[in-house]
Amino acid sequence: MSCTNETAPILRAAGLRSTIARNAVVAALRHARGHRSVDDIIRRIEGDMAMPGAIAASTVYRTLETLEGIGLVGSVRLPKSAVTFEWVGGAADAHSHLVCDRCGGEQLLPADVMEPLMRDIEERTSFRPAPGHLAIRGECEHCRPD
Amino acid sequence: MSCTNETAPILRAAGLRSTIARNAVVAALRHARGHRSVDDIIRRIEGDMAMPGAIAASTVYRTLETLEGIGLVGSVRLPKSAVTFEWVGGAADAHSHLVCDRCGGEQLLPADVMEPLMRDIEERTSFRPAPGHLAIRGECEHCRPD
DNA sequence: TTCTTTGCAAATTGTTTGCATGCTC
DNA sequence: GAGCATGCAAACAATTTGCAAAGAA
Repeated sequence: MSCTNETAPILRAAGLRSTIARNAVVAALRHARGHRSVDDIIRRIEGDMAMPGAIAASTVYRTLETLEGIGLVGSVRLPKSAVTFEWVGGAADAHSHLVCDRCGGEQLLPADVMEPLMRDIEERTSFRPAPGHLAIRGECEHCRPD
Repeated sequence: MSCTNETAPILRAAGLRSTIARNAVVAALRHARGHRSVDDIIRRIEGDMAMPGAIAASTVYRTLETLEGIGLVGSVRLPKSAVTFEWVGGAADAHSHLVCDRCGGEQLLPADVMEPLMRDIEERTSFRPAPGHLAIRGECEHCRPD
């Protein structure tokens, strides 16, 4: 965990205590592109700190749950795999994911494509969709039958 | 499992053997509104047959996996819960779900609301979204902060 | 000092797998 | 009769939880 000076303010701003473990988790997620499993996060932290057993899995789960509750991270569960988490921060760069059922590949879907749908849903049903990080399953360009 | 005469043809048409277990699973799903966990399915089958231990969990998992592969059922994994399955049959009544992050409640979203988005995605990214059974998370009418 | 968070280990829960037996075609 | 499907129990894997010790405010 190199840049505590970068992550600590984020935690404090969210009203959370700034601890080594939390800073490490935030750093690991912020530097990631796309989704990370708890295992990925642990490995990354252990690598950064060059110290096996640097953080307990339960701590990572608890931290992520807390962060998700605040809206700083989002989670997605794909079939046949563990939950994965992603940093969504201020949701300024909210986006969704297109996940291929065949190859498992993942591509980003910019928020503005979803925008109209979200608004539509909220108007018609009073349900407020969470911004960002929705996973849409289907078949990617390379795997589709045609 | 009351109506084997209704489910058996479905299985046969799909090229599968018509067994008691499979008929029971298909029946349980077809009569359900919304998603069902494996546990739900088992309980329902046991209730219908008034016979505890009527079907093994592993059989249900295997059957659902088979059916999903053929496209007859769809699955969704939400955080904090087991996989859930839903009958999508011919996809004629495709639809998505709105799942509340707070109370866990689920409501249907008619296909025509999603329609434009799906088309939009396919046009802009060459990714073909699977019809139906998409779960959108957010906050329902009763749980939203306002 | 006081209240929170962490680590550890044990307990759950959800899902998969191996194999002998039973059932469908 | 041949081969796939099922049940059962054991193996796995992913999370969760309880509790005492360590850390942050």
